[in-house]
Amino acid sequence: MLTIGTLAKRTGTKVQTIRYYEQIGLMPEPDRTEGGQRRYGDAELDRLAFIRHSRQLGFPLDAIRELLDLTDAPDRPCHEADEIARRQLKLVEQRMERLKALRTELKRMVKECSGGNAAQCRVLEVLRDHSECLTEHDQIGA
Amino acid sequence: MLTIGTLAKRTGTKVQTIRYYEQIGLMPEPDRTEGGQRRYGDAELDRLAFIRHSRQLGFPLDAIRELLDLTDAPDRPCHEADEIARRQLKLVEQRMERLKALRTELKRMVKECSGGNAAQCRVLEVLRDHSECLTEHDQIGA
DNA sequence: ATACATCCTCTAGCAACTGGAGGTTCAAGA
DNA sequence: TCTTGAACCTCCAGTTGCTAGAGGATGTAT
Repeated sequence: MLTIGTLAKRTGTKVQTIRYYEQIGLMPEPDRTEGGQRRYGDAELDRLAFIRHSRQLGFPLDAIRELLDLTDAPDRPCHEADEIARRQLKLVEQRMERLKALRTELKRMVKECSGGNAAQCRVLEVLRDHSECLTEHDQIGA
Repeated sequence: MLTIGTLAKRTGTKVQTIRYYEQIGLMPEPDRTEGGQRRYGDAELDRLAFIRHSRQLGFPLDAIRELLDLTDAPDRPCHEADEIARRQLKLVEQRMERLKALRTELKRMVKECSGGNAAQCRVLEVLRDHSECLTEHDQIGA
């Protein structure tokens, strides 16, 4: 049986995060010692590893919840998982597009800065005036 | 003089967001009508446009605060603004690298899915077992 | 004079954690 | 067996950058 600290180390998670996952129902309530401390088995280790890996791939917790439901029901058709992964892929691709535009703009700003003082700073000027931008970058969220 | 709603429309900001910026000291406290409604002038319009444009380029509010300080003090040397922009550029480039790795992994997952049921789903399998991943993707934050 | 869009303040919520206070439990060494 | 001290417990608040809603006041046009 693993303590929460050991589980944390093994999965590269913070202890508080594990408790948080329990609180929101993503991790089950584990066994406890007489004194009330959590003790975990291998099933929980696997589950947490799955969650963390999915998080590393950028899946939101809601999506991970759905994926976990699927692993718990091996008979259900796979296309749901496929769907979720495709959705995530699309999101990643959108974000990349957006970041590409930002990078272009930022590079240009930095390159044009000739090191005077704030009054004639190109960086500040570009920020002041959107029309100086060559690319579109209209969303704000990440 | 502009109402908050007009200011919002002109800058593509929500009304609440403007009030929020005021609350955190990013926007100044504007004049008020006798009845207590906010009225804005052109300086505030410019300032908000600056903020919004910076947000579109991904600058966090803290960085924007520094940039605004610089525009308010035109004598200060420009390299601070340059620094901030370079920092932001670096961040964007890091994120792009990370997303590239994620995209690779997700593409592979989706491609290998042959459409059976959950038990033999490649998507779920890859998520279960990190060692199936070819690329590094070890940070979690966006 | 009245309608009604817009404004006001205040509070709470989102995602996904993270940190700390203040107190208990567990395991190892003397 | 006792004692130390690391690791555990619960609960609450904070992070970032907004967004939504309740419940009520104001401003403007007819």
